[in-house]
Amino acid sequence: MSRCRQTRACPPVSDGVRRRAPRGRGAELRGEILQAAMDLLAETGDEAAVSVRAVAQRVGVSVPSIYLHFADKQDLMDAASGEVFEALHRQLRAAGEAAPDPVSALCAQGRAYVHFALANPEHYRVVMMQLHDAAQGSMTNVGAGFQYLVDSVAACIEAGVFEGEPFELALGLWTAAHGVASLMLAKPYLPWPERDAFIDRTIWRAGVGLAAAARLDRDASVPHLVERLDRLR
Amino acid sequence: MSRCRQTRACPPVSDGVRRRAPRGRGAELRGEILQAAMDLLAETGDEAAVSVRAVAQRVGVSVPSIYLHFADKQDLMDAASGEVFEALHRQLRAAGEAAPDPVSALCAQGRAYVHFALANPEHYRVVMMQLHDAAQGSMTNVGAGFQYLVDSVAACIEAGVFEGEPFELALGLWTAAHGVASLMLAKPYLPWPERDAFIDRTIWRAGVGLAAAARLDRDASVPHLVERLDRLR
DNA sequence: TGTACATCAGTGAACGCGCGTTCACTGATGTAC
DNA sequence: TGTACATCAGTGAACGCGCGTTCACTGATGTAC
Repeated sequence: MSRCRQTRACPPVSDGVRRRAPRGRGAELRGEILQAAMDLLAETGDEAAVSVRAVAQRVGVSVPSIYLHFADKQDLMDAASGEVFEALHRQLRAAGEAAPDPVSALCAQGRAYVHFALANPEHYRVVMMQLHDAAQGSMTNVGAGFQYLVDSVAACIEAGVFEGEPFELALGLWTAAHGVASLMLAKPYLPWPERDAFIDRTIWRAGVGLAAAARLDRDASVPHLVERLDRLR
Repeated sequence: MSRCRQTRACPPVSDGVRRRAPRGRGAELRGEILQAAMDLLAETGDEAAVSVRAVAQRVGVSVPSIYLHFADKQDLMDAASGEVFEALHRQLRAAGEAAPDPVSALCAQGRAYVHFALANPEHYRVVMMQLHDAAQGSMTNVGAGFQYLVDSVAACIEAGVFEGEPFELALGLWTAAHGVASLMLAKPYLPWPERDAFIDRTIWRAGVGLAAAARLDRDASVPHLVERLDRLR
């Protein structure tokens, strides 16, 4: 007698028949569900493909079981977002801590950010390219990783490279990294220059822009501006 | 006898009863359908709200009528995207042509781009923040407006401000403007600085970054880098 | 040691919904004879 | 001038689908007595 009497496809149970969790270990399924949602997102590259049914089928569990561990679908997606933010944060830290000086650290973070986005397009899309009104939770998520960026910017101010408010400068760098990442994701068919070099250039230019703009008179005429810029050589 | 016998809500006919188009003018409905789709997008701020049913109801026409003018829903959405690209292109031209010099023209375009995005969030989202595999049509759309940007960049090279490949530089500026626009749209609850000033600063920094990075030695040590940058004052 | 029972982990089947799309049809109008 | 007919613009009703969610249930297992 099969345990699967559904009309539609039988859930593909990865390693034999799924065992019911022992008494106090029901919460372990939560982790499996979350992982399945993340995997579906990554594999299909399409948020719409992550339905409660698809997640349940991938875990090898019935649909209502999802609701034993998540209040509703949004709750599951929010948890997935949290995972993505954490993974991104880890990558930024790893990149920043390996660098020899504050400027390199900032550039390394920028590159790591964009590479994370391109390596996990649908994960990135869900957390960064969609409107989130769940302001509270989302800001907390952003907070941890963003604070690390703000600290790195502060180190560059300390080193005399940047001038101004660390928070505002960090926001500027974030928009730059997000810009190249999200446009590459949204328009992959554009004739982009060689990927890694372009990302590297873009991050470098953003940093230089922040540093140089603070030292330049905006009201200068174009010839005057060129004269100033040429002093950099 | 009412012409509306549906169980659900009667289509709200804006100006009295909708008249059937006279003989050779059936194509006029196409424009109305397109406009309704654009309006729904703008008003609901949610692409999911733009269903074939909702569009038909807003125009005051039956659902199958949509299919007399568009092959399927995607065809309708593609046409809407085309409209958005055209509107954006017009704004960029208007901003660029009013400026007194090439640098101002570029900054004005950048600001106009971001302001367009913030003023038409859902229109912008549909054309710029979603994956488009309809590569051919989409590239043609992008082409017209982007070429104008490339020309403006070329004018700045002519003036001695930028150095390098106009296309690559324009792409860099686009990612910068897109970055600030799309991140503001995706994360409106972040403690953004005063809006217009921040946009203006971001665009200026991106341009300065492009100009300055071409003149700077990337391999310089941090103190050396600071010494160079300080020459700008 | 045995047993009644509460708890826990999970299930099967159904709910109503809105979606894109299609089919056979209606009725007005211009045109050929 | 009259009339049959082709064409055009548009409709009503239904199709099957997948979705999120809920309800009443099952059956294993630890625990109190």
